[in-house]
Amino acid sequence: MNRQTTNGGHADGTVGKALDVMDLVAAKGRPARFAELLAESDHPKATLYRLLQTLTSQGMLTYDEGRQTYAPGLRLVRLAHAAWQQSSLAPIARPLLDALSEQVGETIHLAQMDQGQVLYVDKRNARKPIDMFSEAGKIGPGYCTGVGKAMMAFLPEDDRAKAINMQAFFAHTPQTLTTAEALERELDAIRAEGVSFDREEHEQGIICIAAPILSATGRVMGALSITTSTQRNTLDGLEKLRPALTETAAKIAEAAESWQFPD
Amino acid sequence: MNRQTTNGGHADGTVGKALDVMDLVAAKGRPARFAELLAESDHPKATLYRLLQTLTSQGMLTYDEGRQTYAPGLRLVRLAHAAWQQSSLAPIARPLLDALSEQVGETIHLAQMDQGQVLYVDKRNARKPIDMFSEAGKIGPGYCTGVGKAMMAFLPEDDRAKAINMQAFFAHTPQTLTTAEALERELDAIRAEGVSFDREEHEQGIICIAAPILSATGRVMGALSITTSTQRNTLDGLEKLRPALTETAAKIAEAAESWQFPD
DNA sequence: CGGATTGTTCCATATAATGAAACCTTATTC
DNA sequence: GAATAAGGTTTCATTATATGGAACAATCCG
Repeated sequence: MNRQTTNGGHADGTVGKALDVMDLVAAKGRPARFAELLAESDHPKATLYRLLQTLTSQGMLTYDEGRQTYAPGLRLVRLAHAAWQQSSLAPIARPLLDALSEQVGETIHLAQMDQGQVLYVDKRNARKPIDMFSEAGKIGPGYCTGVGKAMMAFLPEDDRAKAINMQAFFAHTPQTLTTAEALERELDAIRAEGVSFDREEHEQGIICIAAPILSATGRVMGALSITTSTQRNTLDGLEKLRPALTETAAKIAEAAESWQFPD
Repeated sequence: MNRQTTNGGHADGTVGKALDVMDLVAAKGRPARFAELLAESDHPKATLYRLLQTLTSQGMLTYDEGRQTYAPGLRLVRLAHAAWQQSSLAPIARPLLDALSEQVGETIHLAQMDQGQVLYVDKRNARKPIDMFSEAGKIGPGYCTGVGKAMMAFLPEDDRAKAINMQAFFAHTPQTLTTAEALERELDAIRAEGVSFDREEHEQGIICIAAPILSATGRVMGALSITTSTQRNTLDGLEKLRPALTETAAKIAEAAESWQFPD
């Protein structure tokens, strides 16, 4: 049996455990001490200790002798550069995002799906352009973001069911869809409509329109969104940007397929 | 025995081997087939196969069923975001880079040292961008870049010796320093001078001025450079930007120390 | 100075990785 | 279209590696 979904809870082998530890350290968001990590992992002391040593010796973590803390290492940044270039739409979409940004003057997100979550791989700010890893690499929920819903809507039935199952359905705002049923209905509508809207479902005052990026055969490659605030614009206003959005999404799909991204 | 330098040739444990495979895939720069990877790794078929399976199942690699190729996975991008935020100077230096960029209008690089190589962690483009390699996450040689020399010059003696040992001394241009002796002399001069210059040593027509970013106790945290082309400017012209450069470098050091980065 | 708390090392045992070879499966050739 | 080759996957006895309970240091704390 071939396991192709990324692993959610339990790890296979030593490598899996080591990567879990990586996640643990990364999730802390700040340098973490041994004891802290020990408390959150279910590994015995000695095991975690040696895992940390190995990762540190490999440059995946950095150990701060002074404060006795572990943090993600720079080797990751190197590796991620390759990942970003090769398995994300970002480098291909770059000039197209620039053009769209120029045209609409609002914040733009390019996202892909990773384990039921939204992974942002590129972004343009309303005002000035930003740089790679500052925003790229961030993750977000699938069920209450424009890009998340746009991608889920066009997933094959079983993948969609799996993705829906992974959602937390936490009510970020009063508008958040908080049940699988509500989400499913919404996804049906999105599939009929071709684009999705975020109606302040994730953050109060933030709205967006998003479109999936689909391969010629209909496979979901990613999603593209234009985001704004209720102070600057309205849902109707966003609707007007729809042609620019879907056109760019189509262009990205085309560009991606001509270079790689098969089926 | 504790191996603390990141791995150059041989790995410790299974995790090390797995990470070697990651490097291998990342280094290819494009989706790679099993056989290709097999040829370059010294693992037996079955071993490499299972290593790849594990990494894929962990989301560190993505496997393209259609083309039967492996590429770095998106989980890396997620992890790298954490690494970039926590163990790089970039997020701290961000506003300062913006200001410097505004002021000098040339390309700016922020780099750190990783295994004797230069790792670029942030960048600002010149107002009129010139075509040249570099993005965050990219790596470069230490011995023939402004930032590389600036950092090496201020390393403690033994670390410096180690770093010099790791250099390839490939002659990218006629100006490249191609011996350890020449480099050492250059580093002495840089230490006396406080800043380094790249005199078209890495790429014909590209010059830069760079300054180290030093902690209060003199530890090398990174380096900052202003890059231009011989068409746009001269070494003398760059010399004039020196105050702005060193001042920004100092500010970054200060900002970094007040938040973390110990000794 | 006792008594915690936190971090590191040992070592017999359990577990997981190994790799040679067999076995599929898909291209290629005649 | 059968034969052959190349690429990819699985098996299984063997071996190397990771494991974790417990002992040991080191550091902190009142």
